[in-house]
Amino acid sequence: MSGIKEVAALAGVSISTVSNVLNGTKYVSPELAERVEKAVKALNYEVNPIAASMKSRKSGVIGVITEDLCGVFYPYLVRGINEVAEEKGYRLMISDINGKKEKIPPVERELELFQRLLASRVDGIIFTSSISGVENKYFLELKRMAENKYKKTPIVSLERDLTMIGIDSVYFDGLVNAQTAVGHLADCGCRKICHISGPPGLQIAQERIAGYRKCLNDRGLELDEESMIAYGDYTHGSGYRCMEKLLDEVPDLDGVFCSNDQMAIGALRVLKERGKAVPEEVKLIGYDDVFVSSIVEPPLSTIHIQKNAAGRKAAEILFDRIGHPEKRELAVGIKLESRLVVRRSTVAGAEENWDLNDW
Amino acid sequence: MSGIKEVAALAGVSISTVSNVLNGTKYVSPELAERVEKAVKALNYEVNPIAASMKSRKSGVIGVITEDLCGVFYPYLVRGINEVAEEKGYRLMISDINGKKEKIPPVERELELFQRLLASRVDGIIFTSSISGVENKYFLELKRMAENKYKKTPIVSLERDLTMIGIDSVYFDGLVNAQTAVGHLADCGCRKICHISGPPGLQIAQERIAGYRKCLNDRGLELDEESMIAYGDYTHGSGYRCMEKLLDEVPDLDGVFCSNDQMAIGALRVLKERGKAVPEEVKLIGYDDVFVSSIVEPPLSTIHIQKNAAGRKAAEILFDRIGHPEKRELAVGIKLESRLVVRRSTVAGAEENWDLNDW
DNA sequence: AATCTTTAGAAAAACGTTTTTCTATAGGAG
DNA sequence: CTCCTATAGAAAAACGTTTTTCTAAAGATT
Repeated sequence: MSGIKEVAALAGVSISTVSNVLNGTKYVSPELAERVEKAVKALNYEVNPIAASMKSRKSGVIGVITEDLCGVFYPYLVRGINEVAEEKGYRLMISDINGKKEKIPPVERELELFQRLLASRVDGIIFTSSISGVENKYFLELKRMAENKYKKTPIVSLERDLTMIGIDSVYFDGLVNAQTAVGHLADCGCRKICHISGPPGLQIAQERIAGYRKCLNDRGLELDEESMIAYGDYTHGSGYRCMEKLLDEVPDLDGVFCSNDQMAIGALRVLKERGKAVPEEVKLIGYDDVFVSSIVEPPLSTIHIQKNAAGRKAAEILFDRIGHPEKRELAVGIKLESRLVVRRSTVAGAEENWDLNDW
Repeated sequence: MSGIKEVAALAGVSISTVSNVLNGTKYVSPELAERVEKAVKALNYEVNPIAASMKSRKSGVIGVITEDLCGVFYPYLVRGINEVAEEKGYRLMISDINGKKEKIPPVERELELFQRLLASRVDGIIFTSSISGVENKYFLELKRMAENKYKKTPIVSLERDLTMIGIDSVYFDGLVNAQTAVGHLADCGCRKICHISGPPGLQIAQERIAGYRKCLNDRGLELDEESMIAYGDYTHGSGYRCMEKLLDEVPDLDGVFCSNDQMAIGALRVLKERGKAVPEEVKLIGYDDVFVSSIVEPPLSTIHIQKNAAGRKAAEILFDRIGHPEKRELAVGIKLESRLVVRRSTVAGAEENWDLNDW
């Protein structure tokens, strides 16, 4: 392994000149530059990124905190981030909140991962998690740490809008999307529409509840908050349990809007077990459009979320901040468009739209 | 941010003593050690891992190359790796072969990722991929690079047995497992059992074909290599296409063994579309036991693979190598046990065994 | 008692870069 | 023609640790 010294010696220049040529830091005359290039080729030289990080204080790594690396949603966000990172020559350090054997309170776990990433001197962090029951205070603390510990590290929130406390965010319009979903059920003739929600302490769950409420209200449909809304935790199993509860308490329900597809698939199982025909007796719609939704029976109507685009956008914002630490004025917030996907869980004859090459 | 110098000054010792206390490198008297500990606490000192890597040549990061981070199989291996890595205080740098927008030949891509990880000075690499059509020569080249470029970096192969060329490997017994699966179909009364295989150039696909052949042979069942084996690429869509082909060419088939669950689910769809009752007319069994298999209709019989354990084991072997670079004698090979999971795609009344809390 | 060995800890070197500072030389102004 | 300024490139410092080398005192050996 030859280092920059050997290159400098072979090219007959100083090591600072080699560094300047390689990084384009300073003007170097064409003749010298060419000699350097040649020496680099001849010796097969590659900079040692660790040594380079030392003085420059840039690690070339960005950190990602994700809720569940084995899930069907978050990995697609991570892939979007990864695409942009690779384009920019950055590497990713991915941390999985659910990736530890012992189960730890998610907030504690996320904080630990966040600190570990900062300690690793990543150049930026994108975090995306559905931890519930946390306050702005908590995120302000994350922001404070990122800004003061070690170095000024830009951060971007994915899926949760935190622009109001000055954190760049990429998110979706849960209020509108929920109205679209519930509106679709109503359009299909549903008159008693229940909701399987996420944890009530979670921003994305709240938005979707609000959209559900608003839509029922706008259309003059019945809503009993106590019996018609069940609270799950976005897992398949919780969707199952919520659906059982709803069927018990609201036997005449004819439509269910689920706060995500996983819970909808759990709910679907209960409906089948209890002999409720979907969509004839009960219509079901989810949220996220994960790939499983198109292969269950019947395929699930849902709201398509731009997962890849969201990851990419978050990464682009982050790199913009990394490149220009000076213009740190206002937090930017990007709200991505979503769209309704109609399948057989709401419309009996709906055409199949799964993609043979998608999975 | 205070550094080791400040700590040394406050404790009234040399910086080497601080380093020795922190890393346990040398004996330091209890009195000095305590003074150091106190100073560390007082200044809230944390080592800068980048600076530490510089001289020690250990980055505290291990690299992982995975086939598909958005899939239903590989992330579970990665999670196992991550668990052990966290226990050992290491961080993970995950590279996704399918994680780039432009589609690149997988071998080329894997090689690029491998080199990038080495260049990042990771302390070890675990690679797990189902790239087909590569020779031992290719893996020997990976091994050579890992040993000679930059520093001696241990590597572990996951899912593919490469012990014969001196690479530590954790894998499964495809031959035995395929026999188990096909044997189960035969036990259920199938007499014309077809196989949907992975790419013929891939070790894991070959093993499973061999097990399929052997089982049919042992039981005196018919086998026409031309018509009864179809080759997919482990995706859902390819399973769909293979099943179409098999039904066209072998209309009287009564059992299908698929080389993985994803293809089996694609196959299941064709069977449904063509009105073949599963399991009454055709029995179907997959391989891997991914979570989707338990929620499709009917739930899929399959071979349960210890994904988490495999990841953990691979990581343990890697850390063993990292800790003891001297004893580098023979490559170790760990073959993990698997087991049959019977569901309704082969046995009409099989009990449901999905786990409400699993997904 | 003199010499050798061990060892706790300090001092200094090293890791491989980037960045800052310094030094000539050339070009322009007075 | 002298002085000043700009600048290409060299030299040196810096980044924050770990590791190696050195030192002095204590203990063991003859």
